[in-house]
Amino acid sequence: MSELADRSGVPIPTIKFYLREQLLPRGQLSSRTQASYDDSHLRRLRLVRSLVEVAGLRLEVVRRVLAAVDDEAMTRHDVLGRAHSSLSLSPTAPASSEDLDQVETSLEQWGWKLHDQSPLPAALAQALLALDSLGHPMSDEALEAYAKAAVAVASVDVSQLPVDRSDAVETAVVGTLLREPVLLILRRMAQEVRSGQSQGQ
Amino acid sequence: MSELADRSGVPIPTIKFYLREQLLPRGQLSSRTQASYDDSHLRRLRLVRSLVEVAGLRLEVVRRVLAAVDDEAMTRHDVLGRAHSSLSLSPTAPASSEDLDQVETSLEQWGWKLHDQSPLPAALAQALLALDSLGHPMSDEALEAYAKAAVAVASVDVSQLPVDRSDAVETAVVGTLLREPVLLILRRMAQEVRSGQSQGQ
DNA sequence: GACGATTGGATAGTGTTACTGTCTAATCTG
DNA sequence: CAGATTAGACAGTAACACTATCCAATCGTC
Repeated sequence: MSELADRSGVPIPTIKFYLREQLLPRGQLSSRTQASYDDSHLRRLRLVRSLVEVAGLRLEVVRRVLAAVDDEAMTRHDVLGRAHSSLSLSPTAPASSEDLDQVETSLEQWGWKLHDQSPLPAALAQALLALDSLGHPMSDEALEAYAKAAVAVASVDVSQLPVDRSDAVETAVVGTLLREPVLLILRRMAQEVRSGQSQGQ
Repeated sequence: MSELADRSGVPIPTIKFYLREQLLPRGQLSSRTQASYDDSHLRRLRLVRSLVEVAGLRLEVVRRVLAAVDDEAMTRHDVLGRAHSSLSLSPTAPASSEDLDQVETSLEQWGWKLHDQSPLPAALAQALLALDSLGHPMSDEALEAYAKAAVAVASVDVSQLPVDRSDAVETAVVGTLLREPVLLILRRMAQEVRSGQSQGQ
């Protein structure tokens, strides 16, 4: 255990806490006061820390995402969908059906077909509603430009998935969540660059 | 005050709390127990709620962002930079200079020139480092694809800024922060769509 | 002009999240 | 066999974002 702590840089009490919270599987008990942890534990521990620190997920969300990753019965595609479902902690405020309709119209227009129970359309409706209510609505053109950019990055993400199921699943989850900050930071950088170009008070 | 609470849907104790925390300017005192709040207060209150609920910012970060918005001495471009600086709460772990160098090489390649004290390169280095250390590094090609997509959305963002300074400042901040969820959700949607297309276990 | 409700302001308390510390008995190490 | 380490249970803490209570000073109304 102290080896696991040393190699991961995570303090022992925290590791114990993660074991309690089922974020980390227990090690193989070799006696009542001795368990052995292998590389898979180290790997999982690092994954948990990254999801928390880099992707900013709550532990409860991390637990659900990992459960999807660990579920051998799921295909790559299923895992992606369920990981996405796991990501909304609050039951996603029931956006008015009006906004939701508008979102669904756009999706149809773009030819995007999502899983029926996907929480994403409602989440999108909610995000757009917040913009509307602050007086900064997103035009259809702006939304479409965003959608095109989203397709571009998603193509890269999906095209690089490994063939093996469990590898693919982890890559998909890690890729989806830990590349989010990358995209956001690049966007902010690009804004600064563009804003500098169109300078003038 | 109760009118403000009614119109915004925010409970009175919370409004008082925001006043204490300097997230909301005090109203015009007409007597010792009466202050009047106008539309700017309502607007600001809604902005705070959106930044907290939609963009997921902490109150301390919201306070700093608003301070940048309110600082009349700053140009549109300055505000964007300072808002970005305000966003990192932790002092951004000092990414190894090696990773940082690599990031800066890419930026140069793309012709991106950022403000000297921008926290963004270090943040990017950190995000990439997390991916590396989990065994899922981002290739230069993938990063460039992300950068292109980022430019595309940033162009839309910047091109729509109003001319008036204070309008532009608010639009920039709101647009930067509250459109982030939109972009991320669209990306997840696009992943599901693409992943479904390349289905096959 | 009496009176219940409301206000601004200050202070204290609550619930949640993510740890961190302490304790115990068993076991391992030298 | 002495001292350190461990698994496991349980209690304590720090930060965050509210929420509740209290007070004296109005305000609105009858």
